[in-house]
Amino acid sequence: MRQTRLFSKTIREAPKDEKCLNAQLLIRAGFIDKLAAGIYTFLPLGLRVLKKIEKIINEEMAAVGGERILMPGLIPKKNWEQTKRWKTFKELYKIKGESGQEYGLGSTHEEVVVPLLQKYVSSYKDLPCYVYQIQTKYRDEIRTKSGLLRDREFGMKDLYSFHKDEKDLDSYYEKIKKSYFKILKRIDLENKTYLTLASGGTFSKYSHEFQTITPAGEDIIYICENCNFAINKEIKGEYSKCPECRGKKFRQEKAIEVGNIFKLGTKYTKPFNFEFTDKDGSKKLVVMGCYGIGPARLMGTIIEIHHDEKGIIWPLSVAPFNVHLLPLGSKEEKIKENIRKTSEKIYRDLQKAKIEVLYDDREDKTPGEKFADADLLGIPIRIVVSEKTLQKNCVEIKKRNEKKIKLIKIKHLPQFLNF
RNA sequence: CGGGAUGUGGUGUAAUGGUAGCAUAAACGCUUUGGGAGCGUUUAGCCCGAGUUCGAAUCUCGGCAUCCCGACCA
Repeated sequence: MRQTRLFSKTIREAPKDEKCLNAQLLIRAGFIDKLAAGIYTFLPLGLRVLKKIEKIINEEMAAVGGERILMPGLIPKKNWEQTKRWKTFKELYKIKGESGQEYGLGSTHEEVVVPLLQKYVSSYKDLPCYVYQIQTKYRDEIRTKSGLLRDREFGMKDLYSFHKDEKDLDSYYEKIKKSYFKILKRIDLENKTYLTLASGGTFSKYSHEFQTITPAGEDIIYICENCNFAINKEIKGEYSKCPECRGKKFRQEKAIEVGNIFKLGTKYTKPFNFEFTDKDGSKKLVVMGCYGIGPARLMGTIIEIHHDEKGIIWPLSVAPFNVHLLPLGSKEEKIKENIRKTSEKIYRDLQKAKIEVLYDDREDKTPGEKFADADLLGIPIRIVVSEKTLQKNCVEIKKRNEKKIKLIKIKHLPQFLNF
């Protein structure tokens, strides 16, 4: 993409009402825009990152048999009443249509997915089944905070699994733990993320959270020094020893909950009387699990972990572009033209090779400004074409996460970038 | 929801009762071109409402908005 075609622009200073790092960098770099507290627009660059995270999640969901659907955001009152959550779910946005119908804006989708699957699942032969969606959620948070970390409107991947018994649920639950760590590994958050025992809220007795260590986190977790299993502060009082290894030494960390998984059992299948016929002809309630992970929250968390004083440092897997191509100007028109021509050719060749490249074709910007913007945007590989490099038939290559600068012959560029 | 703070050009800031200023961004021109360039010209602002006052960005009241701490967090 040509940078001159990008309507978003970088700004030098973050708006004063953004105090947290992920929002400051994302807004300065032109990835997101704030509409209201906890409500953001994803601009072209930000949307590219978000979609890459979603793609990784989709691939990992496919690997655990997830079938993708898309449920509505408008959920009729009667569905919420069936589970008694119309009155008890504080964060539910309630809206009323012109003719008096009432809806809750989707904040979680048990009330939709249970009656949905009930229509199709009637026998043990239909189980297990796993359906998920990536969809916008609405929650009337009393207090939003921390940029993309806690919002009123946010994207979420929610997976729901349906089983014939607890044992089958248990084994799938373990599978999802591994799946989530694969996702986290692919977006470079694995090293900082701990499986954490937490309260089950109103869902179940306990749940497991995926907590990423960062000072921006809202939660306090206690990590077992022996086995790295963690316990959320909200239930730490119940444990003097690690439930996994009986270890007694813990260290305390601030962390952000990037994912949460629950064994729901029959909590939501019961109110809908969602039963199946077992092998022996008896009717049994379907057993259920739910598993959430938030793409936008992951995006914010990635920045909290991967940045320096100059800007964002995107992992390659989620970067909006792989390569940032920077031609510099020259006082000599002939040299300038040569730089331009060479850059255009590199741009075309990279595109042909399916390498995503952001081409800084702005001619009214000084080198300093281009470098500063490149550092802020955080694209993994920077290629500079200038008078200096062309004298040696070279371009300069620098990785965002490294200091060293390499000169590469232009003709060797393809093999250097592996295409 | 309790407590605290703040609202001034697109963004960041100054003016504390008396002509709204600076930086940056943007536009034009000339110069410049390896780490946010220089000069000149131009455009652009006091959150909303009421009150006090000769006079309000400034003081008072109300509203709205945003941030921070806490509580909450399916």
